[in-house]
Amino acid sequence: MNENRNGLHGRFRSHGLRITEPRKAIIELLSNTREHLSAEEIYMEVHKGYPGIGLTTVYRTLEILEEMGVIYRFHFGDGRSRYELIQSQHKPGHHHHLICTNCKRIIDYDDFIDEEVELLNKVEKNLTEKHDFKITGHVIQFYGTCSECRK
Amino acid sequence: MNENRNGLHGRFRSHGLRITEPRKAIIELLSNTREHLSAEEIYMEVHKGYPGIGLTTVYRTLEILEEMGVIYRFHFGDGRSRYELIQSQHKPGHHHHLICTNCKRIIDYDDFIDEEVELLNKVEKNLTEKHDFKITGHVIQFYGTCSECRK
DNA sequence: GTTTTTATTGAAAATGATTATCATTTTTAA
DNA sequence: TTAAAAATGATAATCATTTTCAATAAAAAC
Repeated sequence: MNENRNGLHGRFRSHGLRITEPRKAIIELLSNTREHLSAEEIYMEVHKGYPGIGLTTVYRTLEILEEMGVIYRFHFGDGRSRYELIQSQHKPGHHHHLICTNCKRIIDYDDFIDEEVELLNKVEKNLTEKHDFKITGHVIQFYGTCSECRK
Repeated sequence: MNENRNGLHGRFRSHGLRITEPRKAIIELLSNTREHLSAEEIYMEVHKGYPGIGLTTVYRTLEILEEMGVIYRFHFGDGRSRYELIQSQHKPGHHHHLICTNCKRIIDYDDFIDEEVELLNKVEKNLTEKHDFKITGHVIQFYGTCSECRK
């Protein structure tokens, strides 16, 4: 259907993994949401269309997908991991969030200023050199209170 | 002794809280380390000089200190919260880290480029307006592999 | 200073997310 | 179609964190 899924089939194969119903269902769900779902939420949702699935399988699948670089795993501080599909393999993109410390709402923030992206690259290069550290990804999170919670 | 502790006494009072031995010990420890300790690690350490202390008290104290804005709580993805004293109340500073995804080492990174700080402010202002979100803090984390782990 | 009130403590139990175990089932390859 | 490999899901185990609660310590009131 979409770029992601086609590519995935091959990715799974090359890892000696099979692409199965539960796995498809989980990837499908993640493809169609903009939310940052937790394992339990994914389980609940996938369960609707695939009642046989177990929570264990969800956890296992998410672990695999993370290792394969298909999804990102975030820690927002609410005690559970949350997952997000990486939109494009070639350009993993930026994962920046506004997190309301009151209602825990997470707002995706994609509207970068050009110089922001530019600077980020510069900083990465700088850090790589100074600390002899090979950077593979980054997370930027802003904390505060959303408009709802300030009323 | 230092600015922190003096200010703290008053801070506690104004919250209707008492400054006790266990609390002093925990703050003392956090003042004297540059590491990002977990609750358990803090417990272990404080326990040496104050064997009576319980893990519960450590958790409770950390919660209080976080609410008071004395410490930051981070989630690096190793399954436990980690804590860092905020150096100056007036200038909470930046909390940027390099995290080795292999050995979980955390490298503090304070050597900002000027424009970095500047841009950060700009971005914050931008986001505040666009998303009607009151920003109170931010976290920037770079993931990758440290020199040790790349050998 | 003694009493009274209020906050703090620590042990033990409870919780909640995640992981490990293992026998069963499904899929692929021979 | 059979043997080998991978995947599944139920259950139990683990690990960090919270809750409960009776005992203790500190501050305020007298």
